[in-house]
Amino acid sequence: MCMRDKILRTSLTLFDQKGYRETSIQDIVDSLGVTKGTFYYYYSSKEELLKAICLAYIENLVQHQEEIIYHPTKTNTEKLHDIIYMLIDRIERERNEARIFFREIRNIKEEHIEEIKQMRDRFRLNYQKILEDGMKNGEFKENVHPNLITLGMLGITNWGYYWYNPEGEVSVEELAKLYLDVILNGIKR
Amino acid sequence: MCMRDKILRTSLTLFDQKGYRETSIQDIVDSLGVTKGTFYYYYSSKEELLKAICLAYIENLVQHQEEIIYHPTKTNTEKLHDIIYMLIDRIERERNEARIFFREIRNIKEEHIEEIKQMRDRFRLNYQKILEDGMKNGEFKENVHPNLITLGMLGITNWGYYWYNPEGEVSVEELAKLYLDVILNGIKR
Amino acid sequence: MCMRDKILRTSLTLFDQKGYRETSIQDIVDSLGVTKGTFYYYYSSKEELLKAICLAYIENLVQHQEEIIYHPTKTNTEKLHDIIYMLIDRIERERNEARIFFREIRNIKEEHIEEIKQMRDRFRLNYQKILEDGMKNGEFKENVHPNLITLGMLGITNWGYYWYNPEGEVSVEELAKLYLDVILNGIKR
Amino acid sequence: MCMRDKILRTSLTLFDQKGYRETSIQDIVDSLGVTKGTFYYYYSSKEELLKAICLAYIENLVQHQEEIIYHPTKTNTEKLHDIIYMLIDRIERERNEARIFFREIRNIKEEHIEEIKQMRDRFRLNYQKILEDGMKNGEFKENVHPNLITLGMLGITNWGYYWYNPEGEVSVEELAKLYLDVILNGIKR
DNA sequence: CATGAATGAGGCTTCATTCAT
DNA sequence: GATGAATGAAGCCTCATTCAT
Repeated sequence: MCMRDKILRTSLTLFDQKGYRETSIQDIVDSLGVTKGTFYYYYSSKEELLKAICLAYIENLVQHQEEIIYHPTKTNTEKLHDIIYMLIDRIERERNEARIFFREIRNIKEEHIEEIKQMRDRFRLNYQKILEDGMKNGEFKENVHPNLITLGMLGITNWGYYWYNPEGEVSVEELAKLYLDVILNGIKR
Repeated sequence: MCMRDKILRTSLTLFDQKGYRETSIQDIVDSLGVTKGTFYYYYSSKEELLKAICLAYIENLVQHQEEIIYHPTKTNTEKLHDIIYMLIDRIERERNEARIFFREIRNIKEEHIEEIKQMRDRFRLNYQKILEDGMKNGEFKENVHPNLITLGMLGITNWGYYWYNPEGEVSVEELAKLYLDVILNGIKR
Repeated sequence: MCMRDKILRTSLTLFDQKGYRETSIQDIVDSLGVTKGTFYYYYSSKEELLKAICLAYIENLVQHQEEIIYHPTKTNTEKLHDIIYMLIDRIERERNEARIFFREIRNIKEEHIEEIKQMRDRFRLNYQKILEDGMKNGEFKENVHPNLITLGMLGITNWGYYWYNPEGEVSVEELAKLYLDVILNGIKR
Repeated sequence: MCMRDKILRTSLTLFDQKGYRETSIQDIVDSLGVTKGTFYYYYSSKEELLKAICLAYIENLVQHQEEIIYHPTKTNTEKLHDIIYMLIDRIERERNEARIFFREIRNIKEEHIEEIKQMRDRFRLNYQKILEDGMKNGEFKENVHPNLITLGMLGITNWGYYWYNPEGEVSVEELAKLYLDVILNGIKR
């Protein structure tokens, strides 16, 4: 693996564990056994590194999402399941990235964040479109606020990044099923 | 209002807008037109101030929650509605506190956080108890994972702190109703 | 003397001897036996200190100049002598400031230099006005380029900051007389 | 043109515009589309480059000057004119070099500057000799301080490097004539 | 000849905190 | 109660230089 990637990988752990602000460049390079100069050879600033992390995360996420939503034959209910599954499943592999994304994105200055925001919106609107399509074709109940439902559903899975432990008792499969069931059928008897 | 409270109020805005780490003691005292010495007369450290904010937030939340759950006659469904309503309603008044609580709590050192964690857990278990009670008495479907459902439901409302704008088109009342409806009945037609 | 002034005085010597860029904040505070924090308590940046030096120099210079030019009865020839004398005389007391002014002014960013540039221009135009007045009233030969003559004359004295040693053989008085004589009468036999 | 010269040419512009200290090796090699290794193949250090610039400037200047002063038939007045003309004329072609020479020479360490200082003195003494010869043969007034007059006259032209714009209204020819006239005849009516 | 990765020292600046008054 | 001068550790970043290839 090249140094630029090594720096990014190491930062993933450090930024998630200690926080972006609380992690110094010195911490990063010490973890790698190199010197500060090396860091700045590959990244022009700490912020650029953060941006690289966030952008990689969200681009990858959207890519996976779009593979799901552009599936030719699946129903919207199935697509919804697949996305929820994907999101939970990725907690295992991308927990660091995701948490950094949610928590540290505010440290990226306005002038550098446009690209990331666009991707984030695209992800949300893709999600919302599944709901809207499902409402139109009768899979889901009609509702005047698909956007609010989308945000609520995102809340369910995003929150998982803060507490879900894939090594615990509940498997990804189970959790995804559980949440899909609640979302589809509710909790009322 | 006394100086200790003034400091806390001002910090609420600053910590939320700029972040805890990004806000200096100087920023805080400048906003109040006092000097640093004053700050340290009322708080022994910046961290103590953060702790005071987080603790006040979570204690207040639990107090409101317990007023709801100890209501003598309401059904669990009604209590659930009331809590969801309360949580969304408080976005309006306690947005700063809430976001600071979620985002900055990690800046409190292990040795000072016990009290806060206990409150947070108490809030979650109170919530969970409503679900369990409702399952027992037949209001809600039986489910082996009331804790996971609780966490999912918390995700819905907690996420709202990041996007919900109480001055926007959708009222607190509407949003609480919408989310309660989804949670109770699901989105499936 | 207050710390802010002490810092400025010390910097005068260091900036002139070693250069602005070559002098570190550490050098300055070490010379004073204080710490870097102290420096930043009094100056918001190294550049602000440089600006303070340059501004004090040029304001003081203009003030002295205007005392000369607004004299009610002196001829323009006399005023010219007085200014040349003043400029050379000040090499003794203000050599550091003057050299810093000439050499380091370029380190002040555009957005902070306006005030200084205005003063510098005022000094030059005041100087030029003596020539113009003297041309009008017959003291000096008419010439279409009083501005170029002004700049040439300024060159003579300003250059002195780089080589003139007031402790040397030639006194301020002598040098001023010599230059005034050359300027008035030329070197031609 | 060879790489060593290309590096020197590029540095001329950069050092003058941004300053020696403010120009990094990276700036230089970026301007040329080469890499740092290349730079260090041709120059052992940044300082060596600066020295090369300064030495080339002053050697060239002395050479031109000596062509003038060793002219077999011209009067000292004519030689003085020629030198002033040359100095102003060179502002057009050698402005960068000249300003770097004046401003940045201090960045050359003591142990490397001897050669340059000798040249600079030779230039000054050559200049002074014209005055002295002219005094002896009656072209110029006798004066006990030909060295001070020399330095004053150098001030006039050297200062021009900071303000004279050859593209402006006044031509090299005009300016040289003007200054020679002031120097020879003075400004007094 | 030329590359480019890596170094390491040093620079400017920030800031929580202390303390004498 | 409150001030404000001073501290000192730490942070981000720059850069001339080296060296294996």
